[in-house]
Amino acid sequence: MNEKNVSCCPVERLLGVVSGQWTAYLLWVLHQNGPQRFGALQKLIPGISTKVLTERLRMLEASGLLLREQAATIPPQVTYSLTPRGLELRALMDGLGDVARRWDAEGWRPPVR
Amino acid sequence: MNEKNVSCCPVERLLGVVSGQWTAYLLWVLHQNGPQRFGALQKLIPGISTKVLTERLRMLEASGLLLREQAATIPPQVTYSLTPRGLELRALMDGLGDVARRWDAEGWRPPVR
DNA sequence: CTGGATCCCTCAGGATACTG
DNA sequence: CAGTATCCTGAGGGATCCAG
Repeated sequence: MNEKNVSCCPVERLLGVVSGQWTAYLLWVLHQNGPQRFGALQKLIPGISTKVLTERLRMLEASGLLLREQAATIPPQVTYSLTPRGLELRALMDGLGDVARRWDAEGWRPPVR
Repeated sequence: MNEKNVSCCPVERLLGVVSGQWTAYLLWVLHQNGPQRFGALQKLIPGISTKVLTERLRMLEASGLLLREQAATIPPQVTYSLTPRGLELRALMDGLGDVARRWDAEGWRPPVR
């Protein structure tokens, strides 16, 4: 979040990992659709660049939320899945989806900046 | 989140509002401490600049999550509180805090980028 | 297919000074 | 007290090309 994720506050630390662009959405997609391959994620997240997708996956892997499994085949088969720790976000993700859909149904729209 | 918050996906739309730097933390602070004045928020969120705090408050107000009340006194008294819609995030905020504290107690630390 | 490597560029966000 | 008004920087992110 702020400086180098060396915040003293647990909430800030967690948010620091999850609040990058696409990050929360990426996690949400994985919660909704289960383990996915790189290409599949690109299709599930229209508009994300390979660079950013790679960065996010690496960072979430380093955070212990994501598992990267590479099959030694040609062409390579790489699958990303949530670790047990990643799965602990399940309730949060569900809650997020619930609120989002409810507000959407109520006609709520964010400001147009 | 991505372009101009004109995403088709409800989840993306909600995240677009909440995912700016400090934003989620600001909401969390308001949930934890109740209505606060500008100066109090600055103290509760060490490191945030007046500019960014102002921006976030304005954007959340425009989103209907926050209420801004100004007393016509001198010096001015401005209080920010969560609207009913903002309060609907309560469960999410609590869940966030729970996970953050638990992981923290487990010794979890984000990667040092 | 799954990325790594580059280049480029915008703009979010920080710092500072000033005002009603 | 509660903000505006500027200026400026850097890093986040897009596009493209290349490689194992």
